[in-house]
Amino acid sequence: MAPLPLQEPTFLILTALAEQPRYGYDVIQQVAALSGGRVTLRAGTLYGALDRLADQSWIAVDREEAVDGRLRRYYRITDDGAAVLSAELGRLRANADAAARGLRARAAALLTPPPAPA
Amino acid sequence: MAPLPLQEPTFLILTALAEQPRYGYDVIQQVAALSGGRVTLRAGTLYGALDRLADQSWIAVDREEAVDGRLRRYYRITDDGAAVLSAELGRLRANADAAARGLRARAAALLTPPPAPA
DNA sequence: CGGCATATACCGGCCGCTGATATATTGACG
DNA sequence: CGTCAATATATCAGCGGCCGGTATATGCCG
Repeated sequence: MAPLPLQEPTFLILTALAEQPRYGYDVIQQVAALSGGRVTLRAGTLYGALDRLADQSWIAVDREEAVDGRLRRYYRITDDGAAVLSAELGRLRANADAAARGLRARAAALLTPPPAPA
Repeated sequence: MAPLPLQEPTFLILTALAEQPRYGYDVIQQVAALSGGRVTLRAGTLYGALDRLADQSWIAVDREEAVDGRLRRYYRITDDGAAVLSAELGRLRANADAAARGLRARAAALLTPPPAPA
């Protein structure tokens, strides 16, 4: 049941739901907030992802509320979902560290070595 | 020129090339090393990505060597590529931090609050 | 001399994301 | 009181990157 690694939209949806149960439209706004406005979830992405994540039992419907005649379907993250998110978190940090090392090596190589730089 | 965010294979290819110029087959092995053996690049993924990255001028052909009758085509990362990788590094760290906050909030919520947990 | 590692290359298919469109209700503004 | 934006969920065609498989060629080892 493992299409890891997660892509960014899915990752941020899980992150938004980790903090607390939320309904779809709220997830969109929370993801925008989490990402400093960089990521604006499309409706198609969101509801497709919610269905998929629910099928995988990484999230589950928490409850449904009707507010002012509008339905709000709340989802919560499951233990499985939290475990996946935690694993993904480790993967992101490992990749970030690897890239940082690579870029540092490049910076060093540009300063010191060969014929031209001076 | 911006299909950001990068997916993991592309990200790790750029990372491998940031450290030093490498040829395709060497990239596969370096990516395996960088990821602790977790990521095994497929030939189709690698050469497709190299072509795509070269088209975007994020990498460039460095030189070609024939060793024992086998061609080795070396690629190096460009300044543009390094800038993209650096930006991606920041994105990964930001997302990792966001997920860590979310998971921490969940852990706290599971310990303290409502009816059942005790 | 058969098999494995090296080295590059191509292609069908899958799957998640994009962008668009649809529907329904409520609140704000003129 | 009419109109538009925001709220809230839903569906779908298309795209693009990755996977898995296959192909080709050479060198090394047993």
